[in-house]
Amino acid sequence: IGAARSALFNWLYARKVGGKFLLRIDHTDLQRSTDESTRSILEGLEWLGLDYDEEKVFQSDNADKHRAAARGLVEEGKAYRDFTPREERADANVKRDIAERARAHAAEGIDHRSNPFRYLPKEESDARAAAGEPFAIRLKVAREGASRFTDIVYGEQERAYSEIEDLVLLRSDGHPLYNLSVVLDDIEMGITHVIRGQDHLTNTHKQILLYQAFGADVPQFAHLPLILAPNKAKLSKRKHGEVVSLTTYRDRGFVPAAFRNFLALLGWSPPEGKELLSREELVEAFSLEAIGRANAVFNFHENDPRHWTDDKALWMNAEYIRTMPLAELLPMVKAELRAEKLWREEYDDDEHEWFGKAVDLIRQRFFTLKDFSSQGRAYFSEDFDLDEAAVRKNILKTPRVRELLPQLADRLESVEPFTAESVEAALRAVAENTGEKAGLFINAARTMLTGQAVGASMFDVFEIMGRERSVMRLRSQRPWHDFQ
RNA sequence: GUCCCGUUCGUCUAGUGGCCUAGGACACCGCCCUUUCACGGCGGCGACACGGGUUCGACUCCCGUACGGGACGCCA
Repeated sequence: IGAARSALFNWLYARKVGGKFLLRIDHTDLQRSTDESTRSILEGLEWLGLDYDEEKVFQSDNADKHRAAARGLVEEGKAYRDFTPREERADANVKRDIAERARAHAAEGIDHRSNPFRYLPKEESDARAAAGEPFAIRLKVAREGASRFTDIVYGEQERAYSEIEDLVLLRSDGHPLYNLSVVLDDIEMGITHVIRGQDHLTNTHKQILLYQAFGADVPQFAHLPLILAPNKAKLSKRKHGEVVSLTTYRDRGFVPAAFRNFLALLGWSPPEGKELLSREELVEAFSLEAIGRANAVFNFHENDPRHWTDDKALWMNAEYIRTMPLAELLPMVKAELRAEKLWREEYDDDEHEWFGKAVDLIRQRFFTLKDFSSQGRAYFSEDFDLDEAAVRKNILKTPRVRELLPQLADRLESVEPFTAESVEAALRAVAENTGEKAGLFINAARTMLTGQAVGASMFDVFEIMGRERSVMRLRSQRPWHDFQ
């Protein structure tokens, strides 16, 4: 979702200023590049409604050009060959290893810039390369001075060259590395604005060095505050799992507009203070200047079903589900019912009007699209569960209910027309005749018809369920068979 | 270890020296509505990390401290 938020801000900015939003898949490392990850990026963008301009670019397609550019830098004397044998690093604890190495070097007084190959005479370097000795290519970073740029979000940035190690451009196996490839591709694509996570802030200086080495204009940078996990650590798929993956939200019943709206509010706030914003309103209100600088915590509790993801995201999704135009919601409910094998073609045809009314009734208290197939199951199928607690409380607790419900069913057989109003009148009449409270009938009926203790107004439920299903379910013996 | 960034209610945030007895949203609690649960309405709880300056006046400016985060790779 961090990448999704970055994409969203890029898209918003491009649309706001009438620019172009370009998509490039930055996989230079073939081993880690899989169709799976690329597909999830593409699906995620489409789901969020972020359309990109021009054809998407795969960074790995440009590897040859990147290699040539790095070699050109060696020829120009701006980079050099490093014949130090490659040191393999385990990906898992690499961050810790780097810190340890830095600590050790500091303790021993080793300058991280003291690479002997930086000073190797050109002839000797050429000879060793010609002899087939493997080498990496490193950029020659100036010894004196500092790199500077103005970040649109974080302001003036300065970093002494002495802090920057001669970065590797090309691996000894000839593979071009990220910093080199990004800069070259950005130059080629004519990128004017780079909007990305703050984790790239300090490395930006390295990239600027490369723009300068290639004699290219440096783009504008806008770094975004990071989205943190509840424990304040950087979000990671490995550590935090599915809950931080965009596709999870699609698969767990989020409405794209709702999640997009929620994401937009992470690190940015609209000038008017209005938080519920459509795609168009978001574009209209967006500006890079209104982006904050403090990291945001994305609050989730995976083990708590009611708060499995950020409360505000959940609330916003519920808000969209109950207020969005019904015509836009219907296809989403259809997809959900279809996936759960609850969809019937009649809903698109003879029963289309009924389907719309049913969805409109139950959406009022749903949080995700999943609720339509779970809590709402009884509206679309006879194969629904009776909640045990509901049955015990609303039906079994009062033995007389077993005789009362058939009486209500008998009465409903002849109610004409079968509407919420007339059913209410009939139910209250039955309650009066039997000397019981209407609430007893209402709550028992809700459990019989929907399987649950909570839900929509019972009279509306009767009308939506219709006479036949209502009567049949009121006469069901399931509570006594299943729970006694 | 070095460098960089940040710090306003539990969370997302407004606030660019007086409009702030710090506003909104979510969450939570209460009341109303409702013989269910939500929605809605009303109300409540709840924050300027700390210490120094600067100023007639600091949430806002400066310095320091603390805490948190990020980066430092022949990863992206």
